[in-house]
Amino acid sequence: MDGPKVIRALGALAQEHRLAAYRQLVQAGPDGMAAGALAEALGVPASSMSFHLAQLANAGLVVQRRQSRSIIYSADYGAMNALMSYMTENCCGGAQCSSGSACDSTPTEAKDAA
Amino acid sequence: MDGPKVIRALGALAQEHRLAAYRQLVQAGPDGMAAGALAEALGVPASSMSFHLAQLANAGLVVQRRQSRSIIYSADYGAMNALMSYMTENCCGGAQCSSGSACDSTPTEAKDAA
DNA sequence: CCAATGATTCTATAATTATCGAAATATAGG
DNA sequence: CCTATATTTCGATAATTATAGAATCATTGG
Repeated sequence: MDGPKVIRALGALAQEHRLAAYRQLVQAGPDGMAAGALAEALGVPASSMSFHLAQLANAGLVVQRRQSRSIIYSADYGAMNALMSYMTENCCGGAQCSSGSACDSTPTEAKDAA
Repeated sequence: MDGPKVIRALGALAQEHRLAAYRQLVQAGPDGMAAGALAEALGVPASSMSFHLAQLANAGLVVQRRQSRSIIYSADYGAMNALMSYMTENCCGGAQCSSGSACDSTPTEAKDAA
């Protein structure tokens, strides 16, 4: 995952409704959720939800598929893992690392930058 | 780390100059770097750099200390780990997880939310 | 083909964020 | 005390992002 893409991903998540939407999608799992269901769950107008979902999709964090009239969104775990890898590799910069939680230093490059 | 704080941290990192500054600080380690040195390293005017550093500080990602005339910034690894923990815990939502890289599921709460 | 449903795109507007020169503030040294 | 250095704050402006109603597009069922 390269710089610009990381910035887009971080920016996509750095917004109340989008972070909430993403969390909702993670919770929903592979089945995903329809745009309308998300809008209702978050209490956001459909057009606004669409705007936010487009940003998440543009950042590659979610994928969409049409199912009849609905468009189903689901979280792309690969993209999130790539983002986490980038952060992990760049939050300790070769130096020591606080060991406990995140920052477990995956070698150098994520194998899959979606 | 709570929602609003996560959003501020993500937003702080979701910008070219700030991500670059943070990376630079991580690389610099505990010694940190002076504001002016960062500005020069990134090729950004001092006042702009100050603006960005203020955002990183507001998000708790960096700390500052005065050393004579200079103000030295350094990365706060605790905050980054808290952010990573939040993401880790919320990118797999109790469901299964792709195992390999990030997402190694630290129990439930980070002990230190700076 | 027509009406109904689900979603996006358009459009306008508001709000936030970024940029950067100039002025102000703090520290050090002579 | 005065000057130089390091940084921040101010102020004005540009650019980006968010909001939401209205219009449009796609799909389904009768």
